[in-house]
This record gives sequence, structure tokens and C-alpha cells, in this order.
Amino acid sequence: MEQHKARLEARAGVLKALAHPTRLFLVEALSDTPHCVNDLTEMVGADTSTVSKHLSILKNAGLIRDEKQGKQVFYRLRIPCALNFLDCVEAVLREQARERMAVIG
Amino acid sequence: MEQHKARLEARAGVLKALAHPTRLFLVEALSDTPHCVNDLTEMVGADTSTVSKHLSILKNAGLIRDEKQGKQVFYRLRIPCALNFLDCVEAVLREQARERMAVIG
DNA sequence: TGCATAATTGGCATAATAACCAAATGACTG
DNA sequence: CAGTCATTTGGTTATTATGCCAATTATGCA
Repeated sequence: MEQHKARLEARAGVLKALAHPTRLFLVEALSDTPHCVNDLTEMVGADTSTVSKHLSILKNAGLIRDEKQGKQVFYRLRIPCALNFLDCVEAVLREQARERMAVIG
Repeated sequence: MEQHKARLEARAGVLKALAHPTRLFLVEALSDTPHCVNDLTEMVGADTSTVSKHLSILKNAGLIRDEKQGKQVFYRLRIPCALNFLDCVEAVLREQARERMAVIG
């Protein structure tokens, strides 16, 4: 029972890590190729420290992995299925749209 | 470009709705059978108003649907795949565990 | 060594969440 | 119509998240 609660919290933690537009963008960007923080920062268009913190959150959640190369840090996706989520998320968004249509008539 | 940003926000919104232990519990509970708020409240063990608000968040995200029956409101899962998420989430959690093992040695 | 580049960390202000209690709404029942 | 049960909404407070700036750490190079 207590174990179940812990599991729910762990799952929620992973989802929370993904539940931010910038972090979704980062996951998406890293699904192609590894990138260094600087590149990602340019793509995102925010402060380096902000992007670094987002990456840290994704890393702590186990979604990405970092590797130092010279003075750069390269991040790469750790879980291939991280994008499979999004298929389902898209299904939810379609339902949202359907709901809105229903309300309008 | 602006469209992509909107899509990221929409997706993040769905994930955010799921990113809470209680709400994951509710989704899980509703995956079996529809339940009324009172039943869910007992299962969760929190204030009715709290549970009602969580249900409202899930509903607004398009994940569940409500239906009034007499003086009760029954909620049901709207997206069958909402639990498929969790397979991937579990994969992430296994990676987390692996990471911890690596740190320990 | 001294400097420049890359990234992380700390600090702070602001905003968003979450939980509870209390009050209001909606719907059946006597 | 008054009363009761089921649910939602409003209000308050505590906690957490976010983003930037400034300062620090780490690495490579002249």
C-alpha cells in the first residue's frame, strides 16, 4: 500500500520532468542527435542557466544522460520510448479538440 | 514556429495534468470502472474538494469525462492509452535505478 | 600562469500548485 | 418547500517552480 504510493510518486516525478514546453523541446531535439548545452541554449532561446537547469531536471528524472567532451557537455536521450508518450498525448489533444467541438455544437 | 511552440505547450499541459500522484491514482482507478466522486474520495483519502479539483484538472486535460447520474457525478477514463504512458514511465524508472546502481558501483 | 569559453550553482523575485475549510450549487425526498 | 446528500467553487496559506543575473567551477589554450 505504502509501496504503491511510492510508485505513484515516482511515476509522477517522471511525468513532471516532462511536463514543461522547454523540456519537451529538449527531449525532441535530443531524439535526433546529442547536443551540447550551448547548442541547445541557442535553439531554446533562453538563458544558459535556465537551459542547464532544465537539462538537470531531465537528467535527474533518468530521461537523458550527459557526457563531458572537452569543455562541453553533451546530452543525449536515454530512453528511446520517451517520444512514444507523445503519440498518446496527441490522442488526448485530439479528444480536447473533440470536446471543444461538442461544446460549440 | 509559433505553431510548434503552441503544440509543445499543449503537450506539456496534458503531461502536467498527469504529473501528480493522486491524479495518477485516479486515472488508474478509473481505468477499471467509472466511479463517482464520493467513491474516489474514499479511495484517495483526502478532502472531497481536493479530489474534485484533481478530477477537474484531468477533465480539462481531456483525460476523463464526467456524467451526472442523479445527485452523483461519475467519471470515466476517456483515453484508453492513458495507461500506456506508464509502460514508458516504468522504463524510465528502471533507468533511474540503473543510474543509482552505477553510482554506488 | 593567465585568459577565454562552457556549464553549473546560488540567490532572488514572481508565479503557479496544492490542500484544507467554509460556503454555494444542484438534485432527490419527505 | 425544507432538508439532506453529492459535488463544486471561493478563499487562504504553504510549498514548489521558473527565469534571470551574478558568481563559481572546469577545461583548454596562448
